[in-house]
Amino acid sequence: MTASTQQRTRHFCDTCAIRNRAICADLENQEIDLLNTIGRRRTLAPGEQLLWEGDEAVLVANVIDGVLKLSTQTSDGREQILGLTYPSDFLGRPFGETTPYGVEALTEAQVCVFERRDFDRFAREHPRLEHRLLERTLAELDRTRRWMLLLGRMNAEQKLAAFLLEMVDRLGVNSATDNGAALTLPLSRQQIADVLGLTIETVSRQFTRMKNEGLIDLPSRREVVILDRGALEDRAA
Amino acid sequence: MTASTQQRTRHFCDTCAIRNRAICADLENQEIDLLNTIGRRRTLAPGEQLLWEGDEAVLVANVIDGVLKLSTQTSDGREQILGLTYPSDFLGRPFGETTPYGVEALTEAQVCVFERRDFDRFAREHPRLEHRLLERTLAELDRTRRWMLLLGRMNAEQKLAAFLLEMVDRLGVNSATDNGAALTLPLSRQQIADVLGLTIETVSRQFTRMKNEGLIDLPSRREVVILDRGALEDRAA
DNA sequence: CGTACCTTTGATCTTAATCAATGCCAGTGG
DNA sequence: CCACTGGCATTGATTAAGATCAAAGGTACG
Repeated sequence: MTASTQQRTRHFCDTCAIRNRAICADLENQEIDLLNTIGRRRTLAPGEQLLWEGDEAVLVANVIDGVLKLSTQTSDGREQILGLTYPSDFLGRPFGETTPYGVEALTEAQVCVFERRDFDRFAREHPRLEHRLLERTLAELDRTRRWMLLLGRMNAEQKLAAFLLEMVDRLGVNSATDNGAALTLPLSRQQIADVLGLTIETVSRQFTRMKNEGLIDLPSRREVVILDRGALEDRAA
Repeated sequence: MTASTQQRTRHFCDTCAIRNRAICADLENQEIDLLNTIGRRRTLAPGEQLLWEGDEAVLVANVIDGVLKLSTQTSDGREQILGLTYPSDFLGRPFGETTPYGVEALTEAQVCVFERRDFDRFAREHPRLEHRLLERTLAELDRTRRWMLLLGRMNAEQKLAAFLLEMVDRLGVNSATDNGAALTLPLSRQQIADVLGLTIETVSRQFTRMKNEGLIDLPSRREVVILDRGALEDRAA
């Protein structure tokens, strides 16, 4: 909304926090200018939905700031979160007819959105961009497959430990990879359960157990302090 | 091995069964000739391994014939199958340092292999190929995410029903999408368990139950006849 | 034939789901 | 300022699904 006035500003991307990490990183200034003309910024409030599962795939986007979830539902309405996206990640289904999952902002988020058709055309004309997108998609596929191991073969404790470690890494918490790192979870207990394929009660019990065992501290519902990363890594097996 | 003599045959790809479906489909004859010089065919026996998890990523391949499994292991040695590949699928990790999963032939299989570095270079110089690879990778990511829902939220019956339906579709069984379709499973009970995140006993019990309920018939260990596809679809929910 | 492996079947146990309260805040309005 | 409300989260009791342990059947192959 605030972005609409800037839509054609020449140096729109110059101030972009993810300019050098997103799929647009390798583009020449001239190409960036062109990309500017088809993209626009959009701010999302927590809980706001960007894409709906099964809809025609009209939009794709780069995540500039915030965390969003990709999710799908079972026929009886339970949810499975398929992935989380963080700044510099790419979102949506280029070269596809329908959106394969819903996308919802978990925190306040800023995205750089494109009409899918515009983006598809631009990508086909700019192999450097398409290459970056390919690299990203391959990496995402690897990550997703590793997550399958978690869902298929790990117990509740291993799942939660792995989740917390992934959170620490992805949210880039300070505390120099060491103990004492404090993170603010962008997810509710229910959403964590939906990521891990568990119920909310099981997640809650595991949190309490880890706290009692001194692995973590829970100053508030949304905050976690990592007290013993090594032990957590052992639990994640 | 038998292929080595043909390595530089000009029309190597012309007789390729997947020439029009694999990532090489859009290439010009001239480009195909070039691709020929860096690729070679290889035949794999059932159980033979092509890539090892964690190894340096040296090879990528197109599947020409047969079924292969991609798998990873937990620290305590249990296996999780991450996916199955069928003719025209692409295999391996281009643009990556290490192979993220093991690859093993389930049936006798024929693949068209490339040194990863050769392939990477060729791909970067041929955007059409890279585009096909991107489309394939995006589709594979969608499929993998759908599988996550299965692993995270479905019970044993739903998992096996979905597995059988996927098998019918992917193996392209005759019987015109209808009942009576007979398929030969390329997987043992244990391997099916490893795909679905179950134990062999649970898989066996579900097979027996479906047979008793008249959904399927089991003429032999590796054969399944779909007697009531509709009911199976209901179970897969 | 006999052996070895895979599969099936049965009995029991464990884990996480389900069912059911209760507790804890944050925000609202009296 | 405090009591009320409603939405999460925690905790407890019970149940159910699938894992595990154990044994016996089949089938394939030498």
